Amino acid sequence: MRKLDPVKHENKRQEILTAAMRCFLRSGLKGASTAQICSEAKISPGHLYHYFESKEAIIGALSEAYLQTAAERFRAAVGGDRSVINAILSEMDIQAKGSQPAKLALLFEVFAESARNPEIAKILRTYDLSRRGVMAEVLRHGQRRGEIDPKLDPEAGATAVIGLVDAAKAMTLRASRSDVKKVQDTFKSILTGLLRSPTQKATKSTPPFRSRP
Amino acid sequence: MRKLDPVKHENKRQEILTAAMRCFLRSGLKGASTAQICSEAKISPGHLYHYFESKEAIIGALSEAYLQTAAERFRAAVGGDRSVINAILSEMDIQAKGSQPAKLALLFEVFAESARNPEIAKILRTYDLSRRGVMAEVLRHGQRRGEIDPKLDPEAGATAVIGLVDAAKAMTLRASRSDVKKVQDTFKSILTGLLRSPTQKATKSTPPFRSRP
Amino acid sequence: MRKLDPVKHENKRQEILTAAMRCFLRSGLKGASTAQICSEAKISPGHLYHYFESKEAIIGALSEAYLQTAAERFRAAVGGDRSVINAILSEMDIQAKGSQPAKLALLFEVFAESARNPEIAKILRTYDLSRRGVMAEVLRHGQRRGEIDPKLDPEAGATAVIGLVDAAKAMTLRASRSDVKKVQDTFKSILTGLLRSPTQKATKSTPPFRSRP
Amino acid sequence: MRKLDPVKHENKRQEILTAAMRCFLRSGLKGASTAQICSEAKISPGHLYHYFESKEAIIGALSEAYLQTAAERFRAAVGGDRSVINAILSEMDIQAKGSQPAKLALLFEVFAESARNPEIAKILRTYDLSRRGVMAEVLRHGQRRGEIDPKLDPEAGATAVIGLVDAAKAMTLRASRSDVKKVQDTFKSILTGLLRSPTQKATKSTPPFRSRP
DNA sequence: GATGAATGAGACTTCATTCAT
DNA sequence: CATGAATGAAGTCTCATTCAT
Repeated sequence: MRKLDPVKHENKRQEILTAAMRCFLRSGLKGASTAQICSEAKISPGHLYHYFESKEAIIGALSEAYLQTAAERFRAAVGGDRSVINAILSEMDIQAKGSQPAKLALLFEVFAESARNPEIAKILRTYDLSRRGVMAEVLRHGQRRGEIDPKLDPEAGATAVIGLVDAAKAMTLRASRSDVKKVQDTFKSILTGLLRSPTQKATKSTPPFRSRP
Repeated sequence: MRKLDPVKHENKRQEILTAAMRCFLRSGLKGASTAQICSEAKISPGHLYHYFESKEAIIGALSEAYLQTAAERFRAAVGGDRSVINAILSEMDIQAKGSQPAKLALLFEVFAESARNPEIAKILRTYDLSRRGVMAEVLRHGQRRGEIDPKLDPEAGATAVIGLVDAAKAMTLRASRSDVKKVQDTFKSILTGLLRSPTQKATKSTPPFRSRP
Repeated sequence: MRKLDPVKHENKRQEILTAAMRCFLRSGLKGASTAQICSEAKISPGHLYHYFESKEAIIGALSEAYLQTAAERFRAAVGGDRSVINAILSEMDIQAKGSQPAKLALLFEVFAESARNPEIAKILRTYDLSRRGVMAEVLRHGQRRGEIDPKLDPEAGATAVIGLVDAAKAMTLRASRSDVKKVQDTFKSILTGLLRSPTQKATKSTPPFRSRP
Repeated sequence: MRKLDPVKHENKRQEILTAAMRCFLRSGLKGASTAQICSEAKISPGHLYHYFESKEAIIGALSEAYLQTAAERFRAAVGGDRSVINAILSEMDIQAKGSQPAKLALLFEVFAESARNPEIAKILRTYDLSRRGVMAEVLRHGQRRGEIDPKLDPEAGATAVIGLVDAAKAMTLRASRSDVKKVQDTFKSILTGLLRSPTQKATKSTPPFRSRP
């Protein structure tokens, strides 16, 4: 007789979150209204507040879910038996290619929000730390397997790699469609150059964007 | 008969813009209200519309002014007789250090806005093209002076450099204060490695974030 | 689960409409503010928009309701067993006598609005067509009963009759109170003369506004 | 040295009035702003108040001018040597054909305004009285010349004629373009029948909108 | 659980008018 | 005479949230 079906409750919560995501993608963080979200989720405006304390709470939950998913995906990607560098490069590909402008815009808005909303700031910080931790771990793993330059400091390297991945992603918003590919190749080359162990560096592939001799 | 004011008008316009900037920094793009802006600029609510057609127009003007200033500063920085690479590195420094979180957050919001507001999108695109053009020109100049690897394709190189500068800047928002310096050094090293001409590469400085031997 | 309210909702809607009508009569179409309407209807300023999309929508609904009522009343009036001509004449009476200046002024404003607002224009056009259709039908009915001149073209006759009714109504706004009765008699005579079948025309009543012999 | 050039002042006043008329026709009475009018008249917003006390005063002046012009035109039209009935019919033609929807809408708005603005009400009343006076005079003139039924009461007849003329004019706003001609013929026939002297009535033209035998 | 009516502050913007220059 | 900066009230509408049912 107590709370009816915690499973159903959680399911509805998820439905609302995905509905909210659609709204946010369409209209932006402030642009999407709770009314919009409710109608997208097919619930009444009052009922929203059974599941979330406020609009902010929805944004928080959504951010957290998104970032967790991203982290898990990355962990899975580098978990396989594949070369570590290739895993990182393919991660960059996925990030850059899967980035519809609307999604990126939303991400930017969340970043901006984090500068004014401590709740969001905390979520982002947590995610960033975990992301860097995972990346450092991955780099260490690669060093043990001889794929990554053993002289590289894993912590600082992780920061650099993540920065590059993010830069590649951000580029897609502003660069013309025709430039995107070139830009991505550029960053992949930089990454490879940064990470590759010296023995591999001997057999250098043609470096990026050199003029043809 | 006298048209007294083209200069006074422009001054007031600028005052309003800086007042608006303060508001936007404090409360965000959508968070700042026209009422706030007017009271900050010490004008009546209606009077704002003598100077700007809409709140959007203010954002547009502000974006344009900011981007123009940035472009001019950069052009000045590389215009001197200094080594081109140093100029670029110092540009990165300025971008990263001058970036208060509030300012960065605002920039993010503007990027996000550009995904939904064609007016803003156009301004950003124009700026981005000019920025890349200037950077490519700078790289060519460096190649003529033997400072930059002559095999580097200036256009693609410019894109890469700008991406790195932006990444360094963006990093400052999320990395803990203590990490920021390390991150910047990382990116500076990458940049240097990317651009330096082979003769200079012979006398290699300590590579970035290598574990100490 | 319960959908309690389709009827309550409609009631509130009607309350708001009558409140709005009072405001419009008092202050005119543009003169009445949504705030005024809300306070007259004893609802909060925002709540209005649960029931109507916009102020325009209120005007539209009000116009439509008014015109529908008028049409139904007229249909009822001529539906009885009374002489058709008498029914039309009494319709003219009702129109002219029931016309408070404020109501007429409002009607004029709606007409004016229709020249600039396609939504209103459509409503008026629909009403006008239906009105003319009904009147033509009535005339045909009268012709079958031998009350109306069989040579009269029902469509064109309807147009003329409606024009006369409207003219009688409009007159009340400008003519001095003492003139109104005279004007109405005038138009009634014209109408009678226009419609009466030849057999009835033989027994002519005193013609309108002839100087006494 | 006193007031500079009263003639120039009057000229500018007229220019402003015609500019205001353009604005009112375009946007309506409340829809047109003083700013719009000033820019159309090419004067500064403040300067408007050298010529008119308020926006209302402009509307008043415009109404008065318009009505005066109309009255004069009509007096001129019936002043010639032409048959009185023809003069009235042609007046009806002119009124109906020259009525662009925008002009009619404006007229309606002025009527509506008169119900709430005593200033305007007074102007309209004055005009209406003069109009009726002129028309009655015309009818008497026609009676002296044997063109108009001598039994017709000139005052009441004038009211009826004006009502018909106005009705014909108003019709043009709502009737479909194809109907307008028919409607006008209808009213002209009614008018003719109403006014024509018995001797002329003997030679009856085919009455209006009779079905063909 | 679920509805949707209700709130009221506040958003952006317009406008007739005044006033210093 | 003429300008246009300035006012401030008011306009329509939106929105996150609450509450009775």
